[in-house]
Formats: sequence, C-alpha cells, structure tokens
Amino acid sequence: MSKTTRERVLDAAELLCAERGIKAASIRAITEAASANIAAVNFHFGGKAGLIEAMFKRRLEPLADKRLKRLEAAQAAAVGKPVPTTAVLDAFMEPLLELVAQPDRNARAFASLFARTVVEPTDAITKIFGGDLTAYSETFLTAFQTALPHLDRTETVLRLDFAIGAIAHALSDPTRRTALGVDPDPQVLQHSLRTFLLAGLEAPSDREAKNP
Amino acid sequence: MSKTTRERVLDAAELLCAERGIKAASIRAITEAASANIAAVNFHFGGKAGLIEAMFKRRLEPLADKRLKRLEAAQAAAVGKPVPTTAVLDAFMEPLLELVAQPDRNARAFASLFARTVVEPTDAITKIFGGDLTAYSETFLTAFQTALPHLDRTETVLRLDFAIGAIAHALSDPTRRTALGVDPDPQVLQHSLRTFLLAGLEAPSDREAKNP
DNA sequence: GTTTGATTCAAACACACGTTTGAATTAGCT
DNA sequence: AGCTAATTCAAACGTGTGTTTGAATCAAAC
Repeated sequence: MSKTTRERVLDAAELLCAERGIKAASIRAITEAASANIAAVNFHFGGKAGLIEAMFKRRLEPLADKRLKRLEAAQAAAVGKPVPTTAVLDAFMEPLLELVAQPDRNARAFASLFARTVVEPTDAITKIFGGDLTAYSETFLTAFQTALPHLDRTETVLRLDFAIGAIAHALSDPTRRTALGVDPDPQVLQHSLRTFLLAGLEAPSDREAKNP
Repeated sequence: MSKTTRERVLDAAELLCAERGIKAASIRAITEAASANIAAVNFHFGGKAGLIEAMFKRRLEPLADKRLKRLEAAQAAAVGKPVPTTAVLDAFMEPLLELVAQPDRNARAFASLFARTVVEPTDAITKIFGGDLTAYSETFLTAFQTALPHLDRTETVLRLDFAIGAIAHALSDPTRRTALGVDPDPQVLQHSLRTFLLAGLEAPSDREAKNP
C-alpha cells in the first residue's frame, strides 16, 4: 500500500460518489473504504466539501488542459482556413471519452460522476468553475460558431447544449445499455457518438432547408 | 385553498425536489411549503419513498400513455408504408417537451426533475419502471429500428441513447442557457432539438459512408 | 346529538450525518 | 537520541433526518 492516505481517500470518494451520488456517499463509508480514519477528511481537505472539490479538481484540470491544447492544435493546423467542425468536436469530446476507455476503474467511475454533475451541478463544481461545468465552453462556443457559420448564436448554443447532454449521457452508467443487450467497445461508442453529433451539429438550419 | 393535502404535498415535493434534488428535499421542508404537517407524508404515502414514488407516478403514467398513443397513431396513419423517423421521434419527445411549454410552474419543475432522474436513476423510479426510466423504449426501440433500417441494433440503441441524453439535458434547468445569453421559446427549443436529433438519428452509418 | 372513521397536529424517538476534540503515533530533522 | 511537526486514531458532540406516537380535530352517517 504505497499510496498516501490522501490519495486513497480521493480514490474511494470517486468510486462511492459515482456509485451512490455525492450526497449519499458519506465520509464514513468513504474513509472506511479507504482504510482511513474519519477525521482524515477534515485533516486533509478541511471537510467533505473540500474533499469533493479536490476530487473534481484532480481530474478536471488536466481534462480542461487537454481539451484546450487539442483545440489550439487544431486551430494552428488550419492556418487561414476555417477549423473543420470535426476537429473542434474531437477536441471537445475525445479527452472525455478517453476516461471510459482507460483500464483504470477510478477513471471510469469519474466519467459516470462527471455525467451526473453535468445535469445536476454540485456546489463543489460551481465553486471551481463558477457555476458552469462547461465553463471553457465559451472558448469552444466561439470555435463551434466559426466552424458552423450557417447557424446564429442561439442555434449554436442550443446545439452545443444538446451535444453536451448526449455526451454526458453516453458517459454515464454503462449498465443501462447492457440491460438492452448492447455493450459496445469504447471505440465503437466514441465513433457512433461522433457521427451522431457531427450530423446534428452540421444539420442545415431552417432558412436553408426552405430553399430546396 | 381547494386542493387536498395530498395534492399540496405532491406539488411542493415536485418544486423542492426539482430545486434541491430528491435527497436534499426534506419532508420537513416539503410539508412546510405545502402548509401541512410533517406526519402527513407518512399518513398519505407511508413514508418519503412512497411520496417520491407517487410524485413520479402522477406525471409519468399519463406521459407514457401520450407517447404510446402518438406512436400508435403514427403507425396507423402509415398503413403498409414504413413510419417515418420524424413521426416516431415526435411521438417520443413531444409529450416531454410539452411539459416545459406549459404555464404551470409545477410541470416545468417536473421536467427538470425528470431530466435529473434520467441520468441518475432513483430508487422510486426503479421501483415503478423496473430500473429503466425509458422502459417502454423497448417499444420505441423497435419503432426506431424499422424507421432506420440502415442501422444495426447496436447502432440504433446507441443513437437512441444519445438522443435521450440530449432531450434530458434540454429539459433540465434552463438557467444554464440564460447564463450564456440564450433563452429561447419552448417552440424554438423544440424545433431546434428536433432538427438536431433527426439529423443525428438519420446520419448514414459507416458502411454507406465509405461508398461515396 | 352521538358515534365512528378519517385526518391533522405537536411532540418525541432513533439514527446517520459532518464535525470536533485531544491524546497517541509516526515521520523528519539536527 | 531527542525534539518537533505532521499525521492518525477512538470517542464524543451537535444537528438534521425520516419515522412514530397518541391525543386532538374534523366529516359524515345514523
């Protein structure tokens, strides 16, 4: 057991919060699963709120970095030319979907947890990202908007919002799909999601559709 | 105040659960908001679990009825011919989106609550619908599958799942969009969502795409 | 008007939660 | 080794929770 208490608690918190929800995951259950004392949470994180915040930060900050790096790389690759929608979309979703493809059990647990939080914002999240889990989506929003010039701002915001919902749902508890006899590889899932979102985002808006 | 205690409690539960989440909405807060006694919950519903279950049932059963009625009507209208994807999709999503279009504050609250529950299944829901909030989606799944013959079963399940995620997210807390300066009419929202989903569902699968 | 059953009410119960405490233990440093 | 700070630990504290109780109130029937 080379991991520090702090790390063990964070890991256990990830697993239990993904399984039961943040509110229902008691620090008693978390510390017990981590083979740590209850007071460890207060000592290392200052309280449950601090633990949850640290739990999200540990995963979310590298994730946001990856996304922005990929977006900047795509923008740099398309000098002068407009960045294709696929590139923006990939920068947006792939770092997230990499989580479910990892063998690490905790990474997959966090993916489920993230999915929940997208729909039901937590205090910890609003503290970190000022209320918007997709905060840096302002950056992505403009990227999408330039990639989709046939959509006005409202339409772009709405479609990006739909896409976020679909992505989050795809990340959430995979047992829902296995109940229907469908348990795809992460690659199949990602590919299917990509074509779905791409078609939805690039769909012609009304004004064009009315000129057949 | 012509409403019965039972109804007042159900209404208050809807509002508070949508606002704070089911777990965080205490029966004390609910009964206080309903101008009822705490014990009213136990008397009328047998406990908090019973209250939540009744709260969902009251909305979900008429909703499921509407959906299936619309699907059957669409199937009846297309005698012999295959039912178009738009008809299946409308039967699936419009009864839901009608909730947010209603002036009734409680109906809109339930829409948010429903959205949460899609991602994070509640005990009450698993009790009512046997674990799957989209239980009758087995019916809709076959309807979509016949409407989308170019997709195999896995692909159909995945895309329907994506669509459910997008719909749920669209129903959830609307303040998220207003933060981005976008606050569309329910009709605009519905229309935008429809074209997004339709394009995503009908997008060609890989095999076709590789024959340009 | 009395009786019966349904409903409301204030009060208390048992339990789980997050937090705090202060002593015991460990790790790092000179 | 000896000192210091960091960390762990068992135990208790206060609070909020869902639930239960038993008396009080209401409504309807006879």
